Amino acid sequence: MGDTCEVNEIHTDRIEHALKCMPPEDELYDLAELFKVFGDSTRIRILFVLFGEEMCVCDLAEALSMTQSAISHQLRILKQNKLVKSRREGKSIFYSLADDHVGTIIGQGMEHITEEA
Amino acid sequence: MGDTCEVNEIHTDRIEHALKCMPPEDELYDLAELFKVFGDSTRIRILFVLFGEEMCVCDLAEALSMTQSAISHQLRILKQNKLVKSRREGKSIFYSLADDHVGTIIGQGMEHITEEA
DNA sequence: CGTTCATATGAATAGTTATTCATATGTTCA
DNA sequence: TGAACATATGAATAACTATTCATATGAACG
Repeated sequence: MGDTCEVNEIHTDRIEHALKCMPPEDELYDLAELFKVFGDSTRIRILFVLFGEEMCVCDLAEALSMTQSAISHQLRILKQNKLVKSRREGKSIFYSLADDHVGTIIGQGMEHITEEA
Repeated sequence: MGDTCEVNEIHTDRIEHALKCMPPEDELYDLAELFKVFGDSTRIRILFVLFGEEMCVCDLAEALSMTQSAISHQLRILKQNKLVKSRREGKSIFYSLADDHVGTIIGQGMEHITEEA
């Protein structure tokens, strides 16, 4: 069919097996969406700061030398994906990491990039 | 100083502490780049297929119902980031996962998205 | 209450990226 | 060597996204 290679039985079996073990389409999509959130250096930096302690928006902005608006937009994305949670205290809103997966995922990523031989 | 909040000593300490514990700028950038690679459903699907067994480009294309060219472009990105490796056998080139981090990272991601209460 | 301050948000823009199409590379086999 | 095949790649386009600017929301406190 067109320009796909005309191969033998073995390959067909492989394809079928692979597809059988594959999660449903919407899970794969959600998974990619999740990693997309980690795939931005501003958000990574926010997560690293929050890794140490909770912090309010304007402090995050100052720590990362960025606009309050930019930080706020990114925090919204992080929150939608349940990577951070927020808590109000007076006029400020403090953000912190939502659970342990954040640390684990970032940790594995760090391992990967630092062990390049 | 513009519209940053004029806060007290405590916050300044937090900012300094956070910045002290932060990896250098280029590592953060590389880390975001790595996650960006996972942040595309086509590449995620490729990785899932390869999780089971090595496979050549045209089989991947057929398995995922995509163009050989599209798959090839994505494989290049995966290879540049050392997530897959390739092996030539005759006219075909077989791709497989490069190391265990791929599985661990994807596994943690799956845990995160499936445990949403 | 109304002002002030911290945060959120909508629209616009600039930069990035996945896919397609056409074509190049490089291997095999007659 | 040359034809056939698998894969790679360059340019172009369309879709997406991070930041900025302006402004809205909403709590605190006089």
